[in-house]
Amino acid sequence: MSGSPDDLPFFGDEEAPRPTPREGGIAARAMAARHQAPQQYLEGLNPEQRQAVETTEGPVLVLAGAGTGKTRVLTTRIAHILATGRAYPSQILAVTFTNKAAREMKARVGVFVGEAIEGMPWLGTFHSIGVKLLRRHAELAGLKSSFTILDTDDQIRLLKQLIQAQGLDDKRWPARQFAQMIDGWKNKGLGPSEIQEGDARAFANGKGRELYAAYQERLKTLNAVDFGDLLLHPIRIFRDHPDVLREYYRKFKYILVDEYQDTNTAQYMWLRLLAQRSKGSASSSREDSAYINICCVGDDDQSIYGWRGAEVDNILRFEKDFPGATVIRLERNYRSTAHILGAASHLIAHNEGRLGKTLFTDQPDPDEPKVKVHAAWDSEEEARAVGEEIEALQAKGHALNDMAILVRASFQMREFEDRFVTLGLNYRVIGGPRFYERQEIRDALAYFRVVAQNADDLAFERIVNVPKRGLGEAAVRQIHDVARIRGVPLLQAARDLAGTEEMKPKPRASLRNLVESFERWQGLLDRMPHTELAEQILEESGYTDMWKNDRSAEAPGRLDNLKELIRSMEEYESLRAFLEHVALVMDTDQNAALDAVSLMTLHSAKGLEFDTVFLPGWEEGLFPHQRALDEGGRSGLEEERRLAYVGVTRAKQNLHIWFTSNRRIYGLWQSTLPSRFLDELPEAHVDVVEDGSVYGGYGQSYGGQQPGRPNPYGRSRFDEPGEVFSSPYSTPGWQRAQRNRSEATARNWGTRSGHQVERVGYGEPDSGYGAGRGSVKGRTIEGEFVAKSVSDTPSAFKVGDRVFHLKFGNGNIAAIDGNKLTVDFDKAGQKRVLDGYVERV
DNA sequence: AAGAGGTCCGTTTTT
DNA sequence: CGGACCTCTT
Repeated sequence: MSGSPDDLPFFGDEEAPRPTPREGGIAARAMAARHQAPQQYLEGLNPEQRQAVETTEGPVLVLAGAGTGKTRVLTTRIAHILATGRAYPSQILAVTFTNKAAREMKARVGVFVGEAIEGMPWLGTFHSIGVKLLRRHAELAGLKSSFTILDTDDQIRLLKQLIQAQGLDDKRWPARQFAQMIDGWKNKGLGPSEIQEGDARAFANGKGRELYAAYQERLKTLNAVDFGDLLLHPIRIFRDHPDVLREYYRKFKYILVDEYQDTNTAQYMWLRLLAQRSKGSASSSREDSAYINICCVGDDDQSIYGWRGAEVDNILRFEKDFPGATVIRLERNYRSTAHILGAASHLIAHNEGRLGKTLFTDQPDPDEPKVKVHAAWDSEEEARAVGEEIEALQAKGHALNDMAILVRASFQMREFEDRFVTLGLNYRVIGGPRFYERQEIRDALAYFRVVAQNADDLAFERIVNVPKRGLGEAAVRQIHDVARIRGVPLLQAARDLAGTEEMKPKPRASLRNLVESFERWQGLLDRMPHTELAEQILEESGYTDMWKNDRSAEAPGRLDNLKELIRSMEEYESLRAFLEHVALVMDTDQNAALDAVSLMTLHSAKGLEFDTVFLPGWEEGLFPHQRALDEGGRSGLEEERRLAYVGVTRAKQNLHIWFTSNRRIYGLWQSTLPSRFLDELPEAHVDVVEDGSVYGGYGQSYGGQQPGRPNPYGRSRFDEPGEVFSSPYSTPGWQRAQRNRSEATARNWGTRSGHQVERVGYGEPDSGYGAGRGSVKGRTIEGEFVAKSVSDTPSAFKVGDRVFHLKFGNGNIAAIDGNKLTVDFDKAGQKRVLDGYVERV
């Protein structure tokens, strides 16, 4: 085979087909279990699930709708393959996207097969399997198998250096942006020489390709890879070394892929290489079949990651890619009520280009509540009303753990958090900044990385002057120069430099001290428990002291995190093992013991379920998001709709959808229109709720009316009731939404922009909400329109003008700032609004 | 080497 | 508006 440096027994001892499995091995136990209780694991599966489990041969696509038992099918299928002796655990390749999914699958396969999961060495994420492959064959990619894995942060710092080294202005050409471009290319499986000419020119005056190549070159020198490389390198290796690929043909008898709709082009290529037998290169035993036994499980209706490279097309194309494939639809839903399923199906049916599934349930219960659509005045009221509903449910004995609020954008969370803090309601935020991304954790890890792998220049650079030890910019540059000239890692260069007169005495002493420390720690690496060593490193480097001496509010928390870091290292065998884990696994488990409402984005909700789900913010511009519309056009809208579908199908019993009439965006109040998705819900399954007694509704007074809750709402915005609408569908906002659907209203665009021509012209995303609606090229059109309208109306308003606002009523202009007006409304108080939303009276 | 002040920007997120 | 990031200052 490949002749990798660490020639580990590549194919396990159960590799070669043998008449009987090793005694006591997993397969043996599984087979024994099968004899005792014949195919017990198949019981309880419905016919489609069972077919998906038992159709082991040839390509299979399982279209698994939300809540149809997808994971169960996957794990049972593995169990079935093992139990029937079709393959040994090491001959099954099972890939997932997230570590969480991989963990869950391991756990559930373990139930069937016994504890010894190490028998499934090829069950993991695309990336973790990529690492495994690459460590074996590193030299074929010009790397050593000890390569380090860079995270996004390292990647950006590296790119920034390269951009500057090219003499480019790194403000004009941000490294972050270039990192995204590189990610995009790598998602498509493209190396520097393969990218499109246009793409190559799009960055840094045509230097895109050159920079990309320089970056790859630099990574090679650093013996490092980024996440994209974990897929790309194996693809290259498979392509360029048919002998290596052949080993894997022989090895993997069954391939299983989870969440196939989320695969990007590179992942597709990777799978394809492993799954498709080119003529003549296949192993003799299966030469006649064109494809290996590949089973992809996914749901085209839940493809919500197009923006980060996922190709829904992969799943849509499956039958063409794998002729003769068996396609199995799982449509029997075990999660949600008939009303929720009805709503979800009707909504998603508005998408074109889907494979088509309709979820159904066997057990409709006449008492089930319909999906509820609520209207709120603004986001504050929305949060307040949702909070009350949650408290009411809690009072009825529902656990907070069974409830979730799913938002489109994370800024929406704030209002809910504020509200829950006031109410004293437990909540947990899922997603957001993660443990391993915190500054102190990354600093500590950088120390460990240098100790474990002293050529890790990026890590060295990160902490060379943290804590401050007088090694500023000048010193670092000096080290860099030496390293470059002599072609050695920074640590080595530092060691050399510390022994010369080239540096001023003070930094020199400091540098020598640091270098000696690293040498000392390296010497201890194999001599003491790694957790102790880690502690010692943080102590002796002065890192812990740095935070102890920091009197800022967050310092104690950071020290706690460092302790937590050390604690979490205990589970690993060695420092190296721990670092490998951290590089790939960025998530940490939440405190499951606490009973709390979950708060997260719709994206992070995929795969979860809750009895009660709240979906706030169903307004045009927010959901569907304006940017998805502007940049993604029709397919952008469809992805938003799939996101809505994902949200709806998270609910088991109760689903509450909310929209507000006003939302504050970038500090400005803006009128909002109900989301078009609301119109796409079937009336038969939806109740439009008028909870006027709970919240103000449209123009209703709500000052201190709530029993047992003394003035919880602050000021009353209205002194007298205004018009009360019978349902949100008859509100002005709703009606306006209907109008807007068919016609692009020039009124909105034309009058709201005032004096902001240059901002709009420069592409300022002021077009965000309300503008450009219904137009794929909103921004451009708006820009043209604005340019005209401004010359026509040099100044539309002046301070003191009496104006009318569709939502806030009458008021007087108190101040003008460009197109932003501060208006004292008679009833609604002082608000800042865009001039396009008011008219003079 | 911290802090004031200025500028820019503003979905979604894994590995 | 508010956060992140950067620069220039003391």
